[in-house]
Amino acid sequence: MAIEHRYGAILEAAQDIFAHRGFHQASIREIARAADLSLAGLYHYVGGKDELLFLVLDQALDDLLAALDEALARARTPELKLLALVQTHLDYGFRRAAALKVINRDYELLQEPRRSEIVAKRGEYLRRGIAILRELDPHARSADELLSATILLLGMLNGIATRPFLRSREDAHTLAGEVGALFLYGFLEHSADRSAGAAILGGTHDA
Amino acid sequence: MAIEHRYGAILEAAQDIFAHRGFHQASIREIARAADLSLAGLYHYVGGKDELLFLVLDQALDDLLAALDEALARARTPELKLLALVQTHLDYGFRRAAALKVINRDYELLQEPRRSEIVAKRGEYLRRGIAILRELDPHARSADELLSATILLLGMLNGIATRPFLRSREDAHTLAGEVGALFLYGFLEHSADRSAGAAILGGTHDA
DNA sequence: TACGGGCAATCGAACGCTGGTTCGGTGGGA
DNA sequence: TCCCACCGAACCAGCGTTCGATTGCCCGTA
Repeated sequence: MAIEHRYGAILEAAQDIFAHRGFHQASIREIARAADLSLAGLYHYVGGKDELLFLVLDQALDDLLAALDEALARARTPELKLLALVQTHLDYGFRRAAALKVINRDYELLQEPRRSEIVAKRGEYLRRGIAILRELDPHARSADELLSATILLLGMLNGIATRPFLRSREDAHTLAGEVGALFLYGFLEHSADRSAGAAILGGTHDA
Repeated sequence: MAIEHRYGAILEAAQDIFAHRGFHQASIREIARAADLSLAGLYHYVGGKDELLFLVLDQALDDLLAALDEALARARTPELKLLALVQTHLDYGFRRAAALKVINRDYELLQEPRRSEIVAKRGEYLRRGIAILRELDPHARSADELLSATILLLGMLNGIATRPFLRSREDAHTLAGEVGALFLYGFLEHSADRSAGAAILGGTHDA
């Protein structure tokens, strides 16, 4: 119990300081101080800085995936699944802004083989998104197109979730509805009549 | 001429190394080596690491803004302006992936007052996006809503531009059409009948 | 119950290294 | 002669990491 409390405090401190300072500017000394431990005391619990980053990322991604799966289990239509993804992501971005920041910015800095492990976990999340869009897609799109659409969606979500834009959970909830609707319309319409896009945006090639 | 050549080489080297390693892991020694200069020689041209990052960011943002303004000047309808933004951004992301990475990830690490100056320049870019969406908006939306829609759009663009997804300029060009259409439909439809979003996504609150 | 050995938790202090930065030069063109 | 571009070498601070202790609690044994 006590040691798990310590462990949790360490991970929490590391997450915050990684998020605020960035991985390389964050110092182990500062993390130890924030976790109420001496420098050497911290090393009793974790093997090093790289492992610390891994632990933070691993737990953060597990939490995100768990939240998504829970929300997905309650959603019965493809549309509701999309909304569940959007809501979960935005809610997570509000509740755990620091974790999301580390997930999106610092995961690249891990050393192998830990890096691959985290990349795989991120891939799992992406795959959830692709599956939702595939279900939703009125005209069967290619895997490549579904992938890029998913990346678009996640880019949108990270864009707002990263900024200090979500002032309350209610904010996140309403915004999720708007984001979901915007993407949904674009995705469905674009699919239903792809040439219409070219029509509106006709004079593409400069005169 | 010779000194400007040196200066350009330094900025180019710094940009690449910042992009690949991240600001804090990039060493001045490595940048000097890449620019064919000794460590002390580099300091003859720039005042320090922070200033180097500032110079890279400042030039990269100037280039991006200039490219956008040029494309905007050729676009006559609001729809074409949107497409111009999308195309410019994606094209820039392909041509200057390193610069875009630094812009999106490392600008926060600048010290004041340089940070504020770069933030202002980024704000200028954002403002261009807001202006385009306002022109495009069939029903007048609030400033807040236009801002968040713009952030959504830019998030999408950075999402794809950051990944190794753009394999050629043609790729970027076609993808721009699809992204533009997707966003445009979502934005217009969502605006035209906002309650329809709630209709499709009706059973939001868990049963 | 008293004792003692061992182990987990924790620490102060140091080590080696790398980073950004500075200093005192040197050579060559005007 | 002077100045500008440029360099080698050093300085110092901060980093991640390790080492050798010290403490206090648990547990088997007498």
